[in-house]
Amino acid sequence: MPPSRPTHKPRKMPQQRRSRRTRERILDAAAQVFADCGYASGTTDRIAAEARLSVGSLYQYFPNKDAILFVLVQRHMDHAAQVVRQVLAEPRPLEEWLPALTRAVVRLHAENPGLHQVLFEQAPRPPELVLGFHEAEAEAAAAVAALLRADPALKVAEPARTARYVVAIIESLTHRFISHSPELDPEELAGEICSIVTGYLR
Amino acid sequence: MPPSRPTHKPRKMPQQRRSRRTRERILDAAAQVFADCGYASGTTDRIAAEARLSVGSLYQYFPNKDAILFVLVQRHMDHAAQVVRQVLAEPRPLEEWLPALTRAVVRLHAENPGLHQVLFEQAPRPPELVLGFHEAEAEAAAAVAALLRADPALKVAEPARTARYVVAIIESLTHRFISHSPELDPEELAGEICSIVTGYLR
DNA sequence: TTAGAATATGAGGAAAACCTCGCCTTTTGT
DNA sequence: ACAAAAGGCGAGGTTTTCCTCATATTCTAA
Repeated sequence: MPPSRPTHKPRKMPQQRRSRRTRERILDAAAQVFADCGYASGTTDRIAAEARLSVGSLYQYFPNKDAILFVLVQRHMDHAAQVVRQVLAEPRPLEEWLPALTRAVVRLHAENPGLHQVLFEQAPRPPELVLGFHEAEAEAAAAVAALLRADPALKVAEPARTARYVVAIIESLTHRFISHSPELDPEELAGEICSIVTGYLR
Repeated sequence: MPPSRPTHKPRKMPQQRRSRRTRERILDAAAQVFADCGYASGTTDRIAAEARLSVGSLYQYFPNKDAILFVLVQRHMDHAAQVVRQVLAEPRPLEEWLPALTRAVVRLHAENPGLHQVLFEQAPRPPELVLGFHEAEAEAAAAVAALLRADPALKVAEPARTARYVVAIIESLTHRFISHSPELDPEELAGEICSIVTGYLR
């Protein structure tokens, strides 16, 4: 009587090698399609076509369209967090870590501007992701604050607060120029951001 | 024989006072609905309901959904351009025009953060609007460049380039904090942006 | 080799959004 | 007061997108 809820397959993790690749193909295709068409027009049919798959297969691995995007965002954030963590790991003077950090962030975004715009502007932002984003940012800010405190050449009154702004400057200027002025040379952008932050810290 | 193309009414400008108000009601309702639901979920039906109108009436004044948003964006840009123009009109020392400019921009955005996010992130951006946006920005940058040149206390090597970054800093930091950290006090934000720019210009 | 599990297929159902069109109501000008 | 123009209405046609499910193919392991 209660046929319970088949609703939809629980979308197991793939078990054979074939399907692990299929999952990757879907994610790659989605990244491509979202970058080209934006989120709203990046339909699941289009993604499946780009991945040379049928829609049905796509839904074996993702319960819905948002889930695909969710994984893409998570991936990017994990990657970025890892890169930033590495750059800020050990104590170094400002002249070293600031350019390194800025260049890393700019490069991270310059790789695929179209996708980034979709990922962080057009996409629906479930609270879970917003949380993750804030955490990642807080972690970066904490690392920067530590570097500010460790550098005897700097006399920053409120390292925690200042660090938050440093992170915000790098992140938001990068985002803005990559999105709105893709013709700009990434290296020049990174250089200019460095002077801005340096000026701010003196 | 040729019923030609009624396609749809040419959407004349309203002629009676009643309909001028109707048009306004639609725009106000759209602003509200877009701010609440985002662009994709801000359906024309919802907008009409919010405006206490039927969808049919809505389509008397706007040929489609995008057109409504287009007008909202134009309005905001016109308003912003006017405010900025006024702030930067006559030559003043940095300590005067920079806080004035920053506060004006921050306030402009703090008024209705939700709507702004939709207007400038989620919405489709027809090239026409992007053009307008770049022009407005170029105008602001030119005005700032003039002020940088006029101030004898400043020795900016490349006023034109620097001015573009000044505008970018103000715009993008404002955007970022208003969108991602609505709890932040707008005045504090304005103050911090001023120190950043000031540091950059020394 | 072969049974059964895993994976892939794609036509089409369901839901949602856009927009139209014929008709009714209000306003205007004479 | 009345005809004509302007404005308003809203059920429903059309299109688009998401997602399912019955069936087919491929793989694994005994």
